[in-house]
Amino acid sequence: MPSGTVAVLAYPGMSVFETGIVTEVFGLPRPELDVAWYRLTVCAERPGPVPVVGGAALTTPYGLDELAGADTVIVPGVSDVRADPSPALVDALRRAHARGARIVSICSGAFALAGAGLLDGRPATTHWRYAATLRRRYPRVLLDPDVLYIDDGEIMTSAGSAAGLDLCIHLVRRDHGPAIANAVARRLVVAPHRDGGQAQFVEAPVAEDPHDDRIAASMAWALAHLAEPLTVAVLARQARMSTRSYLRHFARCSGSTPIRWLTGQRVQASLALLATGGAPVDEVAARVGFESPATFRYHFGRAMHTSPSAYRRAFRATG
DNA sequence: GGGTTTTTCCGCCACC
DNA sequence: CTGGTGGCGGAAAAAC
Repeated sequence: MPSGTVAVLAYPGMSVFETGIVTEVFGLPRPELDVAWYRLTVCAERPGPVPVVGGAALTTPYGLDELAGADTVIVPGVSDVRADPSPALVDALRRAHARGARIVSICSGAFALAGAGLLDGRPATTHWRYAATLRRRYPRVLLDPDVLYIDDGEIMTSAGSAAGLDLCIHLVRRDHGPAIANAVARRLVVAPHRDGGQAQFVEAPVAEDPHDDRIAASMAWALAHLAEPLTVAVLARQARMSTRSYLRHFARCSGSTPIRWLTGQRVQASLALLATGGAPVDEVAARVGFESPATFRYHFGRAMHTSPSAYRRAFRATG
């Protein structure tokens, strides 16, 4: 089975979390698995001590030549998404790609790949916070900010830091099959595969405008009465306004509309019930205020890019 | 899944 | 004149 060498890049000023994901999946010995495991090296543009978040330093003897020579090259989040990758890094990434290596990015690492021109005309993703910036700086990238990761063959990109873990396990699955990937996932105590996109992790716009406490109060009241049938007219009465004024105030202080916001809150509330409770999906729908299960499934699907039952399965899965 | 009915939401405007 | 209010009509969206 192919394993080969994995090289992960270390930047000055980075957080060790993403590098930690990579070392956890590819760097730890797996004597319990009967396969030849990967050989991991941490590389830096300048070998030696690399300062990291927290005042510590990570010291490596490996430089970009090692990176360019690996079978799989992993680029974690860059520290500044407005800066261009250095010419030396661009060169190393292009050399690795030209040699046929797999190039993988986590979070804002996609900016380094894009800066090297490796993502031109390709589907790719990054952390949702950086989607607009990436689109602006590299318009030729076919960006999809709604997925956890994208496998485009020899180039793969992943969303926010933890989605890098999903992608690393996906790499193991490609190299060694689902049984081995599930074993690694079980060791790490994570789901072997998560359905759905990163939309599920984008904070809901709960904006409370202190200048309009009537709206804020009505929102709080709505959350406390989520299971009941709520209409704009009812909400407006809570806020002691006409529906017309309520819509206007609501839009100004939340940037959304009452029903859009309410539906989002109901979906949010359903997540906990699906993940930890045992109630059937139809009952969850009713408990969070959807008058029909079909409506619940429709809105859940739009918000989460997966179905309620698949979401629940992903939480229960053990591999 | 498509069609019908109901509700939401927003521009317009007269009115404090 | 500025700034908020709220009824009306109809396109758009949601519910059924």
